[in-house]
Amino acid sequence: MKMASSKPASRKKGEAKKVASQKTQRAVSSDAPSCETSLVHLENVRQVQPEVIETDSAQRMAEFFSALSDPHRLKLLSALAQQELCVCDLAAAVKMGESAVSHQLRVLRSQRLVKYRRQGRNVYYSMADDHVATIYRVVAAHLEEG
Amino acid sequence: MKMASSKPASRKKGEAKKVASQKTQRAVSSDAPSCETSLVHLENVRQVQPEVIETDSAQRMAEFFSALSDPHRLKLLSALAQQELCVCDLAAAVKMGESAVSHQLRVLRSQRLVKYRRQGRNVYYSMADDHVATIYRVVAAHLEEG
DNA sequence: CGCACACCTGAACAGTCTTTCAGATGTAAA
DNA sequence: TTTACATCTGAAAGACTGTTCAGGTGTGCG
Repeated sequence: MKMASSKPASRKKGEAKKVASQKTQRAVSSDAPSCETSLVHLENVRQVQPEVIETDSAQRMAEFFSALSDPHRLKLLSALAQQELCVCDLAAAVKMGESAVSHQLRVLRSQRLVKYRRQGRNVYYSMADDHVATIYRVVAAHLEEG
Repeated sequence: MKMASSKPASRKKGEAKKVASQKTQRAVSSDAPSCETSLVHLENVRQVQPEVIETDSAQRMAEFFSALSDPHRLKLLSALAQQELCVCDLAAAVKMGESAVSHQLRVLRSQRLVKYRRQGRNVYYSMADDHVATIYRVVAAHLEEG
């Protein structure tokens, strides 16, 4: 085989994973060959394209799932599902460094998965709402039926 | 100054994001200082620790969410939620290269989010089950109430 | 058979994520 | 105020992700 070494490509990303920007959600108006030569099923493409979720929505949703896509963060959440805990208790419970926990909690906070309150020198975190619990159940069910 | 100075840690990753391996889920038996000096709330830690999800489960679930953590894959899924489509139609519908689509479909397949069948030269993909739809709804609801 | 086409796969690059280290901020107690 | 402590934040290193390019596999047609 050979190497690729050609185009720059230069993708762009943001909070989690940004898509191109414009033009990604343009309708298939004039152009729209399925594959360069055979225009496989143009009708299908035309039908489905307007139903494809908006780039913005896709982006926001991807960021949300991204927050759940790390085992450590899931452990943190499962701990918080039980009870309110401060950072250093959390660190001990999931066996991570406190700094790492702090960074990860920021990610969870950014998606409003956890809330927190300060009491004295400690900051107590807890689960923000029960959407997470619901999602957890559905996903667990999905993974069960291997 | 000073800081946490826990341990080397040496993380390991795989399919999506692997956690250490063993030792991450060990109970807080003999050791277990919350923070080196003050053992903040040892009781809480002891209480919560057994409820923290297993490393394996966390890992599998993280991989699942990982598959949903990309805007392009979410777009592909939203297209497939409408109807069965072949790879090159999908590529046209979401405006991606066919190779990229193929790579992404593999990710979705690995989490059994889509299924496929071959017909002649084409391969038709469709949504595997409706857990995805459920999850989508819950997440959408969560994002709505910003 | 041999070509064309749809799709898949591997390697490489560039961008992103997660951890750690070091230091900064905020709060409480001496 | 000064000191100690809990937590946060920024930078850097290393691993991972997603795209593209080039080529490989499988299927149908001439």
